[in-house]
Amino acid sequence: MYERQGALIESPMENVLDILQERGFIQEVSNPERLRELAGRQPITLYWGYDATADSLHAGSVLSLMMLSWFQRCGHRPIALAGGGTTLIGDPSGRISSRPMLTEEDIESNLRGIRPQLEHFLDFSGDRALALNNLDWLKPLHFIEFMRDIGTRFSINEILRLEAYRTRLEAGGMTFLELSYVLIQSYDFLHLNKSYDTVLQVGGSDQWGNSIMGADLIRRVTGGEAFVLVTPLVETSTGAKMGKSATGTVWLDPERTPPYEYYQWFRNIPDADVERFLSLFTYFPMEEVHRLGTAEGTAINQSKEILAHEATRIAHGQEAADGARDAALALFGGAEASESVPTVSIEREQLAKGVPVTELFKLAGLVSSANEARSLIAQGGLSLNGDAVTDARARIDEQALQQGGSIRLSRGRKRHMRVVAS
RNA sequence: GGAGGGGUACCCAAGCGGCCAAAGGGGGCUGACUGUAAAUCAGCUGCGCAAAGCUUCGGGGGUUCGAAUCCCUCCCCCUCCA
Repeated sequence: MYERQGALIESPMENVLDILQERGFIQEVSNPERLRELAGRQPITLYWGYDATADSLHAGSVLSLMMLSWFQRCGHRPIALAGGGTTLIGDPSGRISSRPMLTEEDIESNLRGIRPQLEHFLDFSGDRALALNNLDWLKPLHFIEFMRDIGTRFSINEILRLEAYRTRLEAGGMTFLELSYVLIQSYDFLHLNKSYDTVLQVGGSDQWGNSIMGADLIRRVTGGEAFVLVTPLVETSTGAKMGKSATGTVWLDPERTPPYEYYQWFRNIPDADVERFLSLFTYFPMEEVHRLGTAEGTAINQSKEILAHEATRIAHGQEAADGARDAALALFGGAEASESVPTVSIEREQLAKGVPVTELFKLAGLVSSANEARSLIAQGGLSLNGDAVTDARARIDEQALQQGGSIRLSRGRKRHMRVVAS
C-alpha cells in the first residue's frame, strides 16, 4: 500500500483524515465527523494559504505541505494559495507588531521564488493541485460593494474575541487595515468555495480564528458546508521552534539555506522527537516510524540520520540529500569538508599575507565579532582543521589549506564552514 | 485637544549624578559528560588584531570636572478625560 521512496499512494480505502490523525497533523477540526464522511465519499478540494513576505518558504511551512501532499495522495485536490493580496495588508496573527507592507512587485518576485518549492511536495500536473494567487480576485474588489456584501456579515465583537486579535489589542492595538484582515481571508475562502468548490481550509493553529470565520461566512452566504483543519505548532521537545536554528531561519530555498543545514536541523533533534518527526516529515508507514522512533542508544541516533536524509530528500531531492549526508559523515568523521558544506572564499593574496584567526572566523560567518571569537577561543570552542584554536592572536595563511584546497573551520562540534582560496 | 504614566542590551526588568559596559532573570552560545540526544555542572554573552581606547540606556541639544540618571526639545507607546 505504501511505497517507501515516495511514490504516489492511491488508496481509496483509506481516509485521509485517519492518516492525518494517526500521524499527528491534526490539532483541531471544525466538524470532524462530517468532514471525514465527506472525504471518505468523494474527492474534495481544500486550500492552504501561505504568506508572500519572503522569496522562500521556511521549514515551518513543511508541515502544511506534507499535509497537502497526503490529501493529494488520497485523491483530493489541494490548492496552494499565495497571499499576494493579503500580504499587501499584513496578517496580525501570531504577531506582536504588524508585518511590513510590501509592494506588488516584491510580492510578485517572492512568489516566483516559492513556486518551485511547492513542486517538491505537490504534483501540479493536470488538475491534481492548483497554485492560485488571491491578488487575482482581491484587487478588482470594490470597497462599497465589499462592505455591503461582506462587511455586514461580520461582528466586531466576534472578531475581537479571537485570540490573534486579542493579543494584538493587548500588545498595543492595531490599525483598521489589520482588523480587516479576517474579512479578506474569509472572502478568499468564500471565493474558492464558489469558484473551485473548496470546502476545507487547512493551516497552522494560529489560523484557526481567521479560518473559522471564513467557514462561517460561507455558511451565511451560500448555506453550504465548509470545514477548517489546523495543525499543531511544531516545536522540539526542548522548545525550539520548527525551522529555527542557531544560524537563523531554516529556509526551503537551497540558496538561502544549503540542504546540508536543512539536513543538520533534523539530524540534531532531541531523541524524544524522532518518532513524531518521522511521522510528520516523511512518508514512511507508521510501523516503520514507530520502529525507528522507539529505538534506543546508537539505534535512535541512526534513526535521526534516516529522518534527516528522508526529510531532505523530500524537500531538496535525492542528490542533495545524499550530498548532505555524505558531507556530514565526512565532517563528523574528521575528514576534510566536502563541497556540500557551506563554503566561503577568501582572496588568495589576502590569505598569503596571513589573516588573523578572529578575522577568518568572522569572514566565515561563524562569529559575529572578534570579541566573540576571542571568548570562544578562551573556552576552546573554535577549531581549525579539527584542532582547537588556542591563540587568539594567531594568523592563518595558505599553510592551513588542506589537500583539497580548503580550510575547515568549526564552532563547537556542530557548526562547520569550509573556506577556499580564490 | 487635556491630564497622567512610560520608552534601558535578544526579551523581561533594576538602576535615577561618579563605585555603570550598566544588577537580576529568561534566552542564546561554548566546555565537560555522551550518541551530532536529553538531563546535569561550569564558563561566556557591546565593539576593538584585549593595549590604551571606543560606542551604548528612544532622537537631538544643554547643565556639570563627570549624565542611563538633572534641564530643554522632538518622536513613539499606554491609561483616563473631551
